[in-house]
Amino acid sequence: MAKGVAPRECSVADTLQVVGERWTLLIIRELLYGVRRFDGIVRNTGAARDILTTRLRKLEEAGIVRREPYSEHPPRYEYHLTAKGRELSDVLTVLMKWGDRHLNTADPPVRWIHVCGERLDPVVVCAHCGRPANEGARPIGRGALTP
Amino acid sequence: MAKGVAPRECSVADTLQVVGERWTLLIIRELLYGVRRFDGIVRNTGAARDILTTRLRKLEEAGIVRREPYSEHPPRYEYHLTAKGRELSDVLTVLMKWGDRHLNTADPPVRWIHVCGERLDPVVVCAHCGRPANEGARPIGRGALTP
DNA sequence: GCAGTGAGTTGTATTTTCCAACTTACTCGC
DNA sequence: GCGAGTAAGTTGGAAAATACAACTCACTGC
Repeated sequence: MAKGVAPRECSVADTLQVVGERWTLLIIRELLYGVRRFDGIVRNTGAARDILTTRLRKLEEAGIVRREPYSEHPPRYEYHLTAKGRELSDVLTVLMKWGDRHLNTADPPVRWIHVCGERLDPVVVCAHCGRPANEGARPIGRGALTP
Repeated sequence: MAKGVAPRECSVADTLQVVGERWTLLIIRELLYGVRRFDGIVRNTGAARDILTTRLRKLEEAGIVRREPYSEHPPRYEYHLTAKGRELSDVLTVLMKWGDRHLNTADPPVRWIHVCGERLDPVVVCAHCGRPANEGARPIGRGALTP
């Protein structure tokens, strides 16, 4: 990174700096599922307890997770997502779709039933025209250069 | 992982197994931007050259990247995304949106102009009803249990 | 009391990652 | 034709992150 040019400026890279470490997105998955306690997250993710501790502290620092005491004396906390954290649900949704399509073709481990009653088929579209987001979009701005 | 219960079965976890390592999604970002060569990817991501080599080999093995020779003798290759790899663009799009909203509020490094002419505002919706995907969806299936 | 639960903490072994330097095989300018 | 530059790696050693199991502390329930 030192000599010559800097890497591309990019919100993807910045986001991954916050949630891109191993286990982090799985922790957020558990919180979205409603699992609130340490041992539950350990069980469902398979992460080591020490790693989980450091990840949860970092997520709290980043404003993605909030810690709420449910017992003093043995000081114990429940973990909740903040609004900022809940907005990561779209990331998880899209990752799940890709995995369902390309890795678990036969039978997906989880299906989601949408509020409309149908099985959820998530698509990323442009809020203005409703067409797929990846349909002929072009990047502009200082991070868009490709030398 | 050994004693007691297994972690949650989940396509998110499976996807991250393939593209969740550090640098991997940034490599895919570069390929989506049209950068095809090793040194370009090194420059734009900031990844170490040895790491990049192993990541590209793994991605090739996973069927996400295809390697095409453009010179023999010094054997040199260009890297392309397969259809499977291009489908990860939605993942990047959604990660970018979160970063734009929560980390680069002032001025996003890249804006995308959609084919409709407007600035792209990507939203994840249900393909059936068009409403936001995260609106009251409920999980079912063997990976949906929350003990 | 005594087993069990819950949330960590600690110590050590193993894996990854980082970084800089080196290599090979050209191509280009003069 | 000769040195500089480009391109895509490979190598070796240091530094950091991860994994794993065992241990602690403060209860709770029987």
